[in-house]
Amino acid sequence: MDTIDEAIIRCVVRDARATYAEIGKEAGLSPSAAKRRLDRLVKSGAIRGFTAIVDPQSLAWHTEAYVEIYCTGNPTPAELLKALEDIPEVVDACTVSGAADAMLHMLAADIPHLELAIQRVRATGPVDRTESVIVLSRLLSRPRIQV
Amino acid sequence: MDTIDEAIIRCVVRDARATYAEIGKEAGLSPSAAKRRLDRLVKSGAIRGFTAIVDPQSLAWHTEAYVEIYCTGNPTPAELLKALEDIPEVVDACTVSGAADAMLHMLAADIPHLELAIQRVRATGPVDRTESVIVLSRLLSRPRIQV
DNA sequence: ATTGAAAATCAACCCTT
DNA sequence: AAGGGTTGATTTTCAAT
Repeated sequence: MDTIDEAIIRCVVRDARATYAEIGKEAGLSPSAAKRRLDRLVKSGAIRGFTAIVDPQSLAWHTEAYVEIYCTGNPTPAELLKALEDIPEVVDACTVSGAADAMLHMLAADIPHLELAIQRVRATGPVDRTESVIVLSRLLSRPRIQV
Repeated sequence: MDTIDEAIIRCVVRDARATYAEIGKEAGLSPSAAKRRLDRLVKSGAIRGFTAIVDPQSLAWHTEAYVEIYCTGNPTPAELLKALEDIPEVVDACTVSGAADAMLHMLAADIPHLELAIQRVRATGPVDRTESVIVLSRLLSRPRIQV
């Protein structure tokens, strides 16, 4: 993780669909070298993936919930991730301390949609039961990826 | 915005670097038609952009917690906001249903820093007590534009 | 970093509704 | 008009060097 990697990350955070030529230009590398670096950053886990930023307004997803999930057995984080990554309503997921196994932040169009999405979560692999808290109003939200 | 657009969004949320052939396969379109649709979604603002998901561990502040706060009396959302906006460790805050008055998402450098920040939360205005859940590992995080 | 074959992009075009 | 398919020149990817 040096200044070149930082340049690559900055570029790809700004536009995940940038070509290797563009990334390389930003980092002072040839396209091939840029690809090797980026592949390495993904493989090492420094970059977890690439995603689209969807406008919640146009999807009209303004119902939020925090959902604690309790699992049967001892699922590994990898198993949990595999079960959750295909549910687009899950915008954040992490394993936590305490009684619950994981905490999810979910985003849905409305309460029926949220209920459906939570049912999908409950239906996946190791999930036993869930405990949800519905968001009534957002007080503040700070951007937290500064590159 | 129809079922085809939704399929495209689902695909590109999962992997922003997917090729048009992959996107089209998922949406039942030819690569060219997939490109036209995706370009339209970007142009219309439904998709704000594409970004890389950077591992929070590589960021300076990598200790996270979800904190439920319970208040004395009936504080208004505005009062809660006023009390919390000066604590930079609070990256998300919202009022919620259930026993708690609000749910905070907090980000700190380490456990001692987090403890200090939670103490500051507890010390502010209407806050009576807190109930914290420490994040052990992040499973996934989808960037989203907040409203 | 360069090379070159394979793949993807993208605009122009045509077809259907 | 609006939207999907097809074509082909250009650009990008990617493994070998």
